[in-house]
Amino acid sequence: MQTPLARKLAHYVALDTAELAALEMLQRPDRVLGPGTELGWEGQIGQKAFILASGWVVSYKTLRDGSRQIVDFQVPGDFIGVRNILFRTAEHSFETITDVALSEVSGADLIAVFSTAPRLATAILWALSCEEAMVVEHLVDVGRRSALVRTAHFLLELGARLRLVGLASPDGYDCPLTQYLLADALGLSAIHVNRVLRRLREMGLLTFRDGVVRFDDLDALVKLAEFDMAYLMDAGPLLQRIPPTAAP
Amino acid sequence: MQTPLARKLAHYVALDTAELAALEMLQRPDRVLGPGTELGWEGQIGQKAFILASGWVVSYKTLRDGSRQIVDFQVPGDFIGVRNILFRTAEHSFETITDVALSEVSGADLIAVFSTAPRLATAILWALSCEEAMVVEHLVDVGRRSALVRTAHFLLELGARLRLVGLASPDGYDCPLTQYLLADALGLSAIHVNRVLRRLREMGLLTFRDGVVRFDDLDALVKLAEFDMAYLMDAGPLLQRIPPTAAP
DNA sequence: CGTCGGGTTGATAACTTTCAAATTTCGTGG
DNA sequence: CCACGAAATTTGAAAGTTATCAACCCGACG
Repeated sequence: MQTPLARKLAHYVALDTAELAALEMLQRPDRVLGPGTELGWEGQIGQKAFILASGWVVSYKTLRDGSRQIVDFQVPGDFIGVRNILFRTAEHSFETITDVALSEVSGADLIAVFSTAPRLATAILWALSCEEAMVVEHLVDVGRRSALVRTAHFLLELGARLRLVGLASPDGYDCPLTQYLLADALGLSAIHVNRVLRRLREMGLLTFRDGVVRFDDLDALVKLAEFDMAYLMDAGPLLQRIPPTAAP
Repeated sequence: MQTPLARKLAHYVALDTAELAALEMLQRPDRVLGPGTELGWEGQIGQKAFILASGWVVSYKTLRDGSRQIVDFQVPGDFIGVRNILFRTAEHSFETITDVALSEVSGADLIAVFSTAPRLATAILWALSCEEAMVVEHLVDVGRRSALVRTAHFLLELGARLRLVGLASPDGYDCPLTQYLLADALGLSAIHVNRVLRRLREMGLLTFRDGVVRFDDLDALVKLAEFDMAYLMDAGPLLQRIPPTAAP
């Protein structure tokens, strides 16, 4: 039985037994949390990093007026707060959405992986890099796409991420997000999200109900959203370009 | 005479002579380009990275319908495309806005710095990390702030970045951006940007004219934009937390 | 001159939010 | 099993924000 992270990395590089073992070591879930738990907050120093084994987490920034912008959702196989253990940047806050299981990862753990399994380390960096590329795509979503296209694009992207870890099919996926969460991610009001979802449903494109996203017409949806998952699915050629010596 | 990058890094850590020399080596401007030059484009592999010595560069993504979202502006002292030499992520495009001078940096150069001047390397990583944190702040801007606050916040942020490299004062700075560029960065129409700028001017907060941003009432502006430059100015305590051995 | 890129303004249309309220869902305790 | 309350969803109407369209102005430049 593969873990989500192993499954994701397998898309980028074929790991050998030793690497798989090292990976296994990193992600023994050692913590289980209920929904609505804070994992850290802006400005905190020396936080821990985590690998999410199951469940969903949201990372966001809160504004003074109480509104918030969701930067990203983390799904199984994603890292949480890796940046925080390396640098003190004003990071966002993290909060669990569902029940989650995660494993804590220290800086020492990461460094150990870098020295013992450089190929694995590179694959991890690549996955991290993808997660950051998604923030850019998210910015494009919010800045330049209509509410309808934006919502479609976002839900497609989530689907693509979940497929990487085996939690979605071309037909759809389980999605524990409320319309409020979706609204804060998309920069819309929850009420408008509701209308947009209704429109997508009436257009026969997708149905989001009872915690399930179902793609009713995937092709039309991809076309509407001009969705291109290349930046997620590309086989990372990095391993040919960064020899192991680059990460001693 | 300090280079912009040296000036910026000096905010984070006091570099010794050897480190300064290594830094100097990295940024011999070896290329001068006129405005409107493309530096790379989405999906390209194995691109070069650059350090910007003078002038402004824009990084953006283009949508099918021709509209675009500007992800960030690069100002002197910033890196361009570092991610690209390490990973093949679907990156954005880069284009010069003004005349620019830049130095090409290869992966080998970077790796060399990491082995010979780890403290410098860490400072560089920290600066890079800040640049990425700014994308997140940008997302918050576009997603959850009104056009007025968003514009004010963005121009303040640019000012803060420029002050780090000695190109701005508390009074204002030279800014070669057109209202169209600003619009594509802020997710607004150029026409609306014009109106917003007029309003900011009429409110006595800031004047953006003839390529100059002047802060007419910095305190009020900071308050309006709920601007917090902590994530830019914080003395990075990272050097105490990441011993040189972490970057061999 | 005449054109072109940038800036400015007004009028109108479109999109999105806000406010208010009804409806449904769901966990919990009676 | 049902009742209850909190949370989530849904809908309508009105208000507000921003985009679009259509001009016009201005300075740089050939």
